[in-house]
Amino acid sequence: MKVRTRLAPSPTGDPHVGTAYQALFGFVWARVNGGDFVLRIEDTDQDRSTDASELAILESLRWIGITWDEGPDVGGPFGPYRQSDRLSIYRNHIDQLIKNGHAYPCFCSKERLDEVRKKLIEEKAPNRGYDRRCRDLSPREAAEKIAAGETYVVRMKIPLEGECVFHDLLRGEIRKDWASIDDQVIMKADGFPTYHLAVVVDDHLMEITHIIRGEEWINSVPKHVLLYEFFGWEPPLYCHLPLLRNPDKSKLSKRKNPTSINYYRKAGYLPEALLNYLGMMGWHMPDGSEKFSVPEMIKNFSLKDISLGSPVFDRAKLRWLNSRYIREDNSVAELSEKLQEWALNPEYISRVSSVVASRLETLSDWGYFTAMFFSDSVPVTEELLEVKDMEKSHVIELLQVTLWKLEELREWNSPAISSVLKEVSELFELKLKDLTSPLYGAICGSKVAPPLFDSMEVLGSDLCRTRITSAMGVLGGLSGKKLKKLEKKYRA
RNA sequence: GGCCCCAUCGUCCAAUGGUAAGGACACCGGCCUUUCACGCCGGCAAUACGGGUUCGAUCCCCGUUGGGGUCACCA
Repeated sequence: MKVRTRLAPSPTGDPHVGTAYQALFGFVWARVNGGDFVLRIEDTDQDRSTDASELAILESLRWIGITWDEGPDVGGPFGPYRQSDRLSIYRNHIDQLIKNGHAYPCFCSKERLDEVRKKLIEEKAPNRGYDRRCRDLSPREAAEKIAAGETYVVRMKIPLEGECVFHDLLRGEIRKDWASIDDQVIMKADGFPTYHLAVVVDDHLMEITHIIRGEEWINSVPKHVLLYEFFGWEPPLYCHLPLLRNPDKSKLSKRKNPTSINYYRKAGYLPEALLNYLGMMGWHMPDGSEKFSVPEMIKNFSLKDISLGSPVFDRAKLRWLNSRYIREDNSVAELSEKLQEWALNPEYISRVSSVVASRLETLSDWGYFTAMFFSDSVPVTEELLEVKDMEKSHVIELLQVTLWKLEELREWNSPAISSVLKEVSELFELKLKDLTSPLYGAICGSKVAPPLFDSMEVLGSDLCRTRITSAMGVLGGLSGKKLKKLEKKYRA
């Protein structure tokens, strides 16, 4: 059987380095076996999925050098490759499960479910999920409710006892009691399938042989193998990769580490270096060499050689590796070409110029005024972040709320940024100036700078957000507790 | 909290049932050099703990501890 692997990102945010990590290993494994690598968009969450995010993910994967044999943009024999274009397929499979008694409609309201959950947590019940109230509704009762127009979801019937045994290529046998799993929703009230149903149906229909993805999915494997069983299908091989981590060992997150592929691009990393770096997370060349290309990786790679300790994403080492690529693989001419691709091109120079033009007394002033547009970080000090009559801790909160509001922005441009900052300053009952002042420090590393909103637009969201995050770090950061409190207060 | 996964220098990655536990990043010295960087030389630094199995365990088993993940009409 032909080896087929897939990457199944959900278009709900910035392209994540963890996605690239899984893509690399999936891609390489397909190539090792002369197989195919498939890209499938998992956009079953109508509220959070956006076209912009899908586009950004495809674009950043292309930038880093991952290619796919089949996908929403290139098509292929197993399409469509976007789950929202496959709804009728899921619907048919869900109907089949209901007909065979493996799934049932559930009419419980969200409010009831919340209550049930709350009660179960209070009781310290081992299973905190759904109490299966609708599981034993007679088909006729259910049909009547549906005919009456009641909204419902569809849940799968998890066995009430026994255990699920499955295999992971890296970890061997894994067991989990069925009693610890509740009746998972497989179709939402909006008629869309949930991830669990869609992933199983698609992986089967697309003839995926190896599921290579993050460790965070291990606990949902039982639901998936049960669905395979319900359908009478052979499950694929599971390979759960270790999770990339922050320096404090928690799962890699944007709050503690830049996670957007686009950040690394804008910060001046070379795609081959980033990809190489991801390749050495959990894997190594037989001779121990640390600098290697994807083709070299393909020549030597086996899934079985992956080590399981979750690696910390170490920016210092990535930087070092990147520096080797710059000086070992590039002539001055090539380097100069890359610099032009990166930022020294007419488009970017002209955008930057538009922001500083009125400030130039000589053309040579340009270099002085624009350094912040060609840097990763800027030199930030506590003094630069000071706001008159405001405590340091309050400034951090101000920056954090600003960051959240900026993250929600769909369009990154000066007017939008401006209105966000106005909104935040009103929220805190401050003059706009009291908010822009620390932001000048955070974004520009100086009190003397071109106009903030325009500068932020030109600089781009990835760099801006990272700079705000690191400015909060300069002020000492926010404890988890305070963060939660703040989140409750200001985050919609 | 229940369940699941994991455990070698601060970090990444090696090693064998018998090693002085090796390399890389970071850090600290030194050399090179008009400076810095690169390069070179050297240094610091790890088998979490407790039981077994064994002539011998970092390696195999069990427990403890620690870390992480997961418990949604999110993926």
